[in-house]
Amino acid sequence: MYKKVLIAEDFDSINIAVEQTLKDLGVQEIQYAKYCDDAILKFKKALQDHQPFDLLISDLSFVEDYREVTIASGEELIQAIKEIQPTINIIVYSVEDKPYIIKTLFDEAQINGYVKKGRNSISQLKTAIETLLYGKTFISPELTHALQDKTGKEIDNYDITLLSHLANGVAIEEMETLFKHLNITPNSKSTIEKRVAKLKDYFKANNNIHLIAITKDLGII
Amino acid sequence: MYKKVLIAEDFDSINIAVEQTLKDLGVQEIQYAKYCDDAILKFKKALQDHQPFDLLISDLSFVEDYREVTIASGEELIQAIKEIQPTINIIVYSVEDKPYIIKTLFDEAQINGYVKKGRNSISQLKTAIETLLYGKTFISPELTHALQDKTGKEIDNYDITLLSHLANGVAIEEMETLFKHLNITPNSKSTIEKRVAKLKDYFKANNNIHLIAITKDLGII
DNA sequence: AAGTATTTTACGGGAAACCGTAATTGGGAG
DNA sequence: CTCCCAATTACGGTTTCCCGTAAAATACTT
Repeated sequence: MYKKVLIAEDFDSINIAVEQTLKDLGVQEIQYAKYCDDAILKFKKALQDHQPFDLLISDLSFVEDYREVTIASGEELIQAIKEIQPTINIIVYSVEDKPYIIKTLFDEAQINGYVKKGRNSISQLKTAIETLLYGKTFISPELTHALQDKTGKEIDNYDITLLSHLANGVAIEEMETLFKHLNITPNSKSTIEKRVAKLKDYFKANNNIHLIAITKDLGII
Repeated sequence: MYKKVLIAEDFDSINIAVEQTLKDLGVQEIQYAKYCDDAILKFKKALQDHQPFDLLISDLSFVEDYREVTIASGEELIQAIKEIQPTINIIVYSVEDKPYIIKTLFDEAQINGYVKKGRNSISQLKTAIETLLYGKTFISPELTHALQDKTGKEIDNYDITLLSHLANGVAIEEMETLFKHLNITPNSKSTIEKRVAKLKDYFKANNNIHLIAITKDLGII
């Protein structure tokens, strides 16, 4: 069993339950952080003391409050921790169910397990931890389809910037000027229009409004 | 202290933490339901047995799964329970922070307390329960401003239907036909355009796309 | 270096959105 | 019943979006 585990999770109620779960599994040392910044500090400290963590259980979204933070999301936290401790095992424990996001986590951030918060997530979390011990990866059964998602391959950063600006009220007319100003290419009105058309086609949207509604629901923007 | 409390909450991790909290407070009988349908059944049963619940702690959103449900949201559940047991005390425990939604809960559904899930929500939940015992209402400190929200008064159901259809890709052109078909009035293209213009003005949106992005973020649609 | 393919840009016509104004309706007040 | 006010509808002009075609630029091959 893992000896030293950090829980990165803002909600106190969930922290309580996860901590209890780890205790039940026989984890000796359990720490938790309600802010990503605290989590990275604890990781650094543990490395310095030559007593590194051997598992991170992290949420993805952390609500903002009065406190200024440098790391705001679980994605950033995972990346930062991987940099200082590349061999760390990571389980993401989140409500997020957008295929695009989950697939990216496995492909880019190289996480080892994904447990979706839900009606039976605590028992899933236990299974995930045991699966990781055998060197395998885990994903909540209801999300296995997420790994087959192809959105990530088809939609690139350009598309996402474009969609974001659209959602922020930038008209197509203004987009050309804006993109030139931001040094984003291609930036001609024509290409931008074509790209939007491609996205509408891809997401089967009737018009731009519909497109933004869909991509917002999918969590792409 | 309350004697018999029901927790309506789909996430097992949060259920565990809330149950523990209630135990700490000395609540004698604690039951929980992961589906709204189960919650209403338990309430009916308790009434029949002349041992009614005296407090409901409910979430707002319940994720869908394979099971068919008749009551899908916390809002509906609260309304249904109020009908069979109007004097029940209710605390909503949710991540929701949209002023529009919270204000409606206090004004329309007559809830007694609102605790926002967060970094210190368990201690807030304890305070909320104690506050209710003195016959007062409770709201998480970071949300007190929500009760001053005026969106609810300005935006009516007509606006919300209109916005929803827009988000679903219905063009203004088609909206007139659709509204006539659905017996929604007013339904002239002109009035619909005016209403959309009013909404854009109200939400300071540059265009319809922006409007949908904003209202989606606010949780109005 | 020339040829080919792909991407980007330019342009234009038709459709829809946008926005102001004016006509019409319908529900109280007197 | 008539007047008045507000809400709804009708209409027209301007702008923006939408979408196709064609030209230009860039990348890729041989």
